[in-house]
Amino acid sequence: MGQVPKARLQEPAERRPRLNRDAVLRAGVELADQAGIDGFTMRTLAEELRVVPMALYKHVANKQELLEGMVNLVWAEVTEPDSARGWKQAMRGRAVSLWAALVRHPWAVGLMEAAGRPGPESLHQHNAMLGCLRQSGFSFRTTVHVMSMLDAYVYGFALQQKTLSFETPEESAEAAAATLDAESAEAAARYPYLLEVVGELAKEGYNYDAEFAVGLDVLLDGVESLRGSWRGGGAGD
Amino acid sequence: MGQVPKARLQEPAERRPRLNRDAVLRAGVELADQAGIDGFTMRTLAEELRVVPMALYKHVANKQELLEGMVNLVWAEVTEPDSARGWKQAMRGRAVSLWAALVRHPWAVGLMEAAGRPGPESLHQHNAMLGCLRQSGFSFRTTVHVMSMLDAYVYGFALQQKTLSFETPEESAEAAAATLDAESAEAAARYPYLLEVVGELAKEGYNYDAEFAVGLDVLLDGVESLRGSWRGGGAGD
DNA sequence: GAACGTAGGTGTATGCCGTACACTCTGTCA
DNA sequence: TGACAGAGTGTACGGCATACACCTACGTTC
Repeated sequence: MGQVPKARLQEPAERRPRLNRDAVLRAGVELADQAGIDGFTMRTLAEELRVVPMALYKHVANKQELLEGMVNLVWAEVTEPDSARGWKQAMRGRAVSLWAALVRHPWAVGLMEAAGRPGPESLHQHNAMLGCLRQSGFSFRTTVHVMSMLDAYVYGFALQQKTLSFETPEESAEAAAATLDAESAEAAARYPYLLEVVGELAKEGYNYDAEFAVGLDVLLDGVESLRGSWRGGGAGD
Repeated sequence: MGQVPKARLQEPAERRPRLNRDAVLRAGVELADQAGIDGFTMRTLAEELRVVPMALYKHVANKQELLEGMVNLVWAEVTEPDSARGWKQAMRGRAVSLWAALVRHPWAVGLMEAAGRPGPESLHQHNAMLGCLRQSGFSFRTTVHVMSMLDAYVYGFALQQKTLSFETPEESAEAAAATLDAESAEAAARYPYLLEVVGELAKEGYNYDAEFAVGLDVLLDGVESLRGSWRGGGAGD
């Protein structure tokens, strides 16, 4: 038999492969996606991995560090800006990619920019974005403006969407209507414009993709003129 | 002596006025402002009010409902759009007011749009905003676009600011530099553009007010042309 | 001014959370 | 074969939100 332990032959299907840090992080992301951040505890994650809670601490220092590792995985899903297509398309692509990642992992909103040191993927991403803008001729100041406003919009939109998100637009409208109905007829008089929106949205539906794009394009067009004024004004980099 | 109980005369200074829901909510806001959302527990709040934890449950149903009540107080601090000054100034004023409230109460970011039913102040605010835009001639669709993009930007900017916020810009730059220094010389080669920003910001400082205004004005100018195209295009309300 | 009902406040206890510490087990290499 | 290291375990602790039963003080009513 040599070095092969008996157990391996006796119960081959039962054996759970050994954990490692990466497996823990990936399972963490999956659990948080499914159960939400509230349902995500060291205990539930351990159970998912068919392991006792304390086993996780062999691979991560504590829950905070685990979350940071998970956030890093989310950042890794974001594509960096592709300078080859010009700054506008590059910024647009990155914003959409970041937004999509945040929609896939809503629990990460508020954690990505949150406490603790930014992870390596986050640093890499931000460096790439700054580099793309600087090389496209943006002044230092304008580059900071652009990154600030673009990221703010993406985070904020994802934040709104996270809370308003239901499976279908109809469901969303229903929920809103229910809220208003709670105070019933009185509400109709008090919040007429809100009711109009709920009603219209219920009929026409609401498309997050399209809505996100409207604001994003407004910002990008605005950036274009910002850029022009800075270059034209002789205040270039 | 009449109906006055003896105790009142014996220890007049010792007596704590009876709690009520409003006092609990206000104390909650104050505690969350000072201790952050992590330091905010039913126990610490009860201690602050010199009361046993369970006493709070006579005034709020549970912690979730307590937080919703606190968020409602924050919404009440936001000034509604002042239509008299035109839609642009009205929207600008409201955005700044909302942002300021979120900076005063960082814990509220992510809670304002979060789970649970929106509170009465939130409904009132959103109704007022919609009303201002509709009465200014915006089409239904455009009104939704505008509110969506403006709020997203405000929330997102507040979210970023919350995590980057240090007492001084110098401190902020220091912290960022420390992060990069952790991996030291290697980092310099890996994140050159990031280092440039950290360095420049350390010298020139960073003004959140001004930075917020740049993005906000880009959005508002963009809205103006959005509005024009919709009205001009015959697709008005 | 005495009795009483009720709302405000208390004490105790439960179950979940993160995680410290000391252990056992298992696979690897000498 | 024996020893070592690193993976996984068991037990335990303090802090959390909060259920439930209790007590107390106050305004009301006669």
